[in-house]
Amino acid sequence: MESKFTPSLFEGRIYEFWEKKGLFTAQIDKKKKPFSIILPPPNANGSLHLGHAMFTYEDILIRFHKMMGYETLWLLGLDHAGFETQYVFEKHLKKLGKSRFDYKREELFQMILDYVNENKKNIKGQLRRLGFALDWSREKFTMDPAIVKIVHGTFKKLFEKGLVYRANRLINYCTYCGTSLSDLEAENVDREGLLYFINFPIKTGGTIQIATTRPETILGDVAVMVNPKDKRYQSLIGKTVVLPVSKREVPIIADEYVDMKFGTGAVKVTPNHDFNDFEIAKKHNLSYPPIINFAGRIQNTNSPYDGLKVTSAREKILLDLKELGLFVKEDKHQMVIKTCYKCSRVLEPLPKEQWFIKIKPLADAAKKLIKEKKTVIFPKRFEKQLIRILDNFIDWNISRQVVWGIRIPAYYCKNFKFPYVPQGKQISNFKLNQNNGWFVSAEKPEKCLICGACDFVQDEDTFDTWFSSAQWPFATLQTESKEFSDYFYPTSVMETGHDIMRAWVARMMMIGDFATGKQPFNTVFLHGMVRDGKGQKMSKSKGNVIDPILLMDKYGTDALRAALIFGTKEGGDVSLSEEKVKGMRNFANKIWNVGRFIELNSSVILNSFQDLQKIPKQVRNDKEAQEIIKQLQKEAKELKKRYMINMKKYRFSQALNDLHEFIWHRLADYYVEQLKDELKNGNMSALDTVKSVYLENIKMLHPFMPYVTEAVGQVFYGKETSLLQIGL
RNA sequence: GGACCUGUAGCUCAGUUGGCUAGAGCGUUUCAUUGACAUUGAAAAGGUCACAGGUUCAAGUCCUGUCAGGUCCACCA
Repeated sequence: MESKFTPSLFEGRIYEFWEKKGLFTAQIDKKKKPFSIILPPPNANGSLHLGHAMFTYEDILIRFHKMMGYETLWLLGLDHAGFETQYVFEKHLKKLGKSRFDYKREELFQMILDYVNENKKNIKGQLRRLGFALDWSREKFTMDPAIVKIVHGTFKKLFEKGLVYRANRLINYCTYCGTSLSDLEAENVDREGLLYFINFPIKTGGTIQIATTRPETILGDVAVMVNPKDKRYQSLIGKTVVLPVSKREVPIIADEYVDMKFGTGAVKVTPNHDFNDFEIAKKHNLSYPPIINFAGRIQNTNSPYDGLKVTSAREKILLDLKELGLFVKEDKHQMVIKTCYKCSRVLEPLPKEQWFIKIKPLADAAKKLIKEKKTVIFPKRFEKQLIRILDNFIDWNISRQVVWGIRIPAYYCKNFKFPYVPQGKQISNFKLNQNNGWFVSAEKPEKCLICGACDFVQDEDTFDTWFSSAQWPFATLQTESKEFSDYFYPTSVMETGHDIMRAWVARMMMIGDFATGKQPFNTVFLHGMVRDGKGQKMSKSKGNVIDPILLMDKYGTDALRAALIFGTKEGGDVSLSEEKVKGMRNFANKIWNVGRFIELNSSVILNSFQDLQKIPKQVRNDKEAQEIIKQLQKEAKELKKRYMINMKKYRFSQALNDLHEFIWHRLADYYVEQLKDELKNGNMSALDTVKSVYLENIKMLHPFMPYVTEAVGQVFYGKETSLLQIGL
């Protein structure tokens, strides 16, 4: 054994050794209890970051359970990450002086697919680098035909149960990225904006002053609204206002919704470009066509404003209002703006027909899983949060106008006219009138399922990526044999960051329960975020992002893994500094050297057996030494007991801290030092005890630091043996 | 505005049903060391556990309030 542990000399070889022995490949073994984890699928477009390194928790769980005699499956897959990937790819196109509009749908799709396939190799290599015990024989991808088929099937089932509907609603639309976003993808940004005060002329004389942040939407107004209790305006209710600039006449209406204290207490109503106004207008039966299109330009106004971008239309309108003498003033105003989480541009609320999932019944079922303890949440404090999330979930817009995704298997009948009287058998299942001529079919149908004759058209849109992600636990397993799927589903643990509880965990529970009638996982274990050495959030703009690959190159995988776990609270954030990783590298070396010391002394003894005359005498085979040996055995036994409790209660950090403390400061610094003379002089009982305690320790440590423990394990157990086989 | 979390050594953090002189890693100081390891060892300094009350034989730990920081959600034109 070398005097130092050099990770690079072992890591590649050992990982290959594990793979070759098939230690990561799951089998159906009815004699064993199953233990399964589905890896949260990394985006196929990127490379590894520290968030992925946190999946070390899953590796710990897998290795621990394998060593405890479970049949384990850690299933990996990659996510096509629809909108995100297309965004990244479009940036790449831009560098080449191209845009998505230069290609046909199929071409663009193929180009992105090639790009993604290249990236997949990269990220897979990095997952191996982390030492993860993933079952490489069952790799999945969200765009695999078998997965797509299941995703389509789920959509069809939701449609047939009336849990998916098509509706014309306001959606958050990014006019730059060209797609709608769900409420979860819209980022709220605090900004100082301007609140404009404008006089609206009343037809019968006089004016009413309103306040607005978006004067350009005057072009699409349908009313001016006041609070019915507002004494200032009561006499004006029912009168007619002549909209400035557009000259259209609209009524003054009353609704409790208006806050008398804000602005002037009078507000204009623009149904198609504001979420609240949309609801109000519907309530009051007022409508007007949208005056902003999906390119973010003014339309339908028959005015010189048509074709202008929203921002320039606003400038022009303000100038015109000033000229008309209707502009009063502008005040600074702190406001919240919804922006695109990818490109950071302001989102435009626009009306669009989209597919929505009715969440309420699904959320109730998911809540039931928690209440009935079919799914247990660790750490416990996140349970409350998850229930709150489920309570407040609004209907989910799953349509995306991006090419890179799973195409929605919905078709429109060209002959459909409302109301529709179904004729023939095959259509009786569809609630045709509610769905305005749309039907859903998992496979592309031969002929129209509604009229049986027409040249139906397929929806151009693709699913929100999270719609397929929400199905990941059962969709991945269902592409395997039924026996295999039944053996490992429901999965044992879902381990992921608490930041995606809403976007992912909640949705998996809802859709998983709906599709399979069972919880997708028995336990949820949530980890925190990785912060920098000062506890600051890592971000590109701050320049404090740490690359896990560099850390592994420098200090080894074990050091990085241990640094992420050591000294943290479960579910809490972890502050990671290079010094901490270095400290754990030193720990790996300490482990190695304790082994080296034992090995050196064992061979001294073995050699001396060959010449019986030279067997070293015991220097201190007295009560004192025996006492120390006994004490060591006792302490080691207590450690193992605490370890088992901690591991079963998901207190991994505590387990690692205990092992660190024991191996370094008790075993190495104290016991080995106390027994040094005995060990060097052939006291077999001292050597046996130290050796067995040490081997027990490296087995316990193996889930955390697999490489150094396996490297040293092979010195004692032989080159063909893995600690994973020896077990705990 | 609502919910949740955090405030313990110079820094980053543990402290598991309340219980011996409050701990770790890194950093600092002193000393040691040519045979497991300098990626080392021995020792030391350093904390009114944010603040104020309360419960208790006993509070870093439980309760109330205050202050400070953070996260998520909602949101008024």
